[in-house]
Amino acid sequence: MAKIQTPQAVRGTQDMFGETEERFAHVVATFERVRRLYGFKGLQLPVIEPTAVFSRSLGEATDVVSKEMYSFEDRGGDSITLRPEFTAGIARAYLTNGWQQFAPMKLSVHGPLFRYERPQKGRYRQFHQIDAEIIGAAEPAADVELLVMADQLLKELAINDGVTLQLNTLGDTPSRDAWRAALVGYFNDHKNALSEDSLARLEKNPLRILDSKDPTDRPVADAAPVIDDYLSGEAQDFFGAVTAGLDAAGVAWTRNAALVRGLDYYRHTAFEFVTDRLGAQGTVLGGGRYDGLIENLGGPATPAVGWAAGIERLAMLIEQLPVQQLEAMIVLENDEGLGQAFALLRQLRQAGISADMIATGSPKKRYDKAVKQNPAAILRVNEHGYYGFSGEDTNSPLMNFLKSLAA
RNA sequence: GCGAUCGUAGCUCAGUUGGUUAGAGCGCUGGUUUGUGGUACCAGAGGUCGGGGGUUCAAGACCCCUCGGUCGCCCCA
Repeated sequence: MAKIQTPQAVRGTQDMFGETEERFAHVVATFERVRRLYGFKGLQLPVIEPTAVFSRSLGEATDVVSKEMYSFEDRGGDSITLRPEFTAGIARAYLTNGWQQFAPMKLSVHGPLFRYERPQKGRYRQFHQIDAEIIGAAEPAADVELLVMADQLLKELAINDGVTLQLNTLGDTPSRDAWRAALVGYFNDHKNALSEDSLARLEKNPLRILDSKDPTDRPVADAAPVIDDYLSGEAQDFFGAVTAGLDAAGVAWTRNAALVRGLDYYRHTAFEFVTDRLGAQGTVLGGGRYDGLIENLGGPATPAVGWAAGIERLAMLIEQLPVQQLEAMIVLENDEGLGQAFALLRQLRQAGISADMIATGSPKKRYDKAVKQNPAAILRVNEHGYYGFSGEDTNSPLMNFLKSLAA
């Protein structure tokens, strides 16, 4: 007889329960509330997309596309991919549904994403993000609004302490291309001073050398050509308008000329809210402008900006969770009263009062169990029905309910 | 993909240079005490020591493989 091996969770996935789940839910609830304050519409999108949605938009050479996607052939022979990020799918939905008619659109989504990576602190194979995008708005005001919203969200989650907004511009396409060419030339001239990782980056994603953590790269990277010298007048004005908007809105930021984005579609504004409280994962929330993306997917030239934040990472940073206390716990002292306890329980819940009941186990230990759940009040029920409570006599809905019972 | 480290009851862990029927606390179940919002005491259930292979008279301890967790690198939110 073969022994049954109990199944394990898939590597890098989590079963969230208890405080972990409460933290997660709190992040999502706060995001949903804040995004409504800013007039962002909700979106529900498929978790699976045609593989081309991501390979065309993120860049074939990026790690995400080349080695981290969960891609498979479905029974019809189509190549399907579990979404590794939101932006490309949102752009696809925008095009397939003809949402140009609604532009500019302020959209928000949250949900699971999948990346085949080595799990570590704040990084999972199935992870979750909240995401906000403005599609069809070319003005710097859109960038500013997104950043102001992100700033408020972090403040409402009370995790803004120790989190700073780093801002950069990658310029428009001509600026970016010129800068990139200059960087490649410069790094090629200094190949012998670069780390092995950075030599590989030079081939695949030279901009990434700029934010290399390897100390051997720092002198070369710090002396590299800066984007400012390659910015067109337009790009400069754009960035100036964004920073002026942030200052006017009272959002603190710092310039980080070495800040780049990992995905190919970014232009102009790039930003990250970073912290040192997450181990190796510094970025709490990141995004930027991606004016070229929708065109890459075969649509009309459409400007867009957006950001995303890892829910797990935000959840880890929350220090104080709002307490969720059960309002009423019924202790059934005598099983003869079970029917009356059920009736009371139902009345409480219909009155909008959270309630539960302890009616099993040794009768003498039921109070112990009730106390351990830490309810606001314990209601005593015996064979004669409800006859009293213990807890603070406040002006709560529960107390008013109990008084109406007595009356 | 690379590196480090860990994997013993539901949970947190102890298990001495490999040596008799693998332990504790908490939790759980029951009992006694107490008496009605967190008491104390007693008892019980619960483990093929992540999985597989090997060395040995003897492996939870040593070796190999494998699967996971954690933390870095890389990448990214």
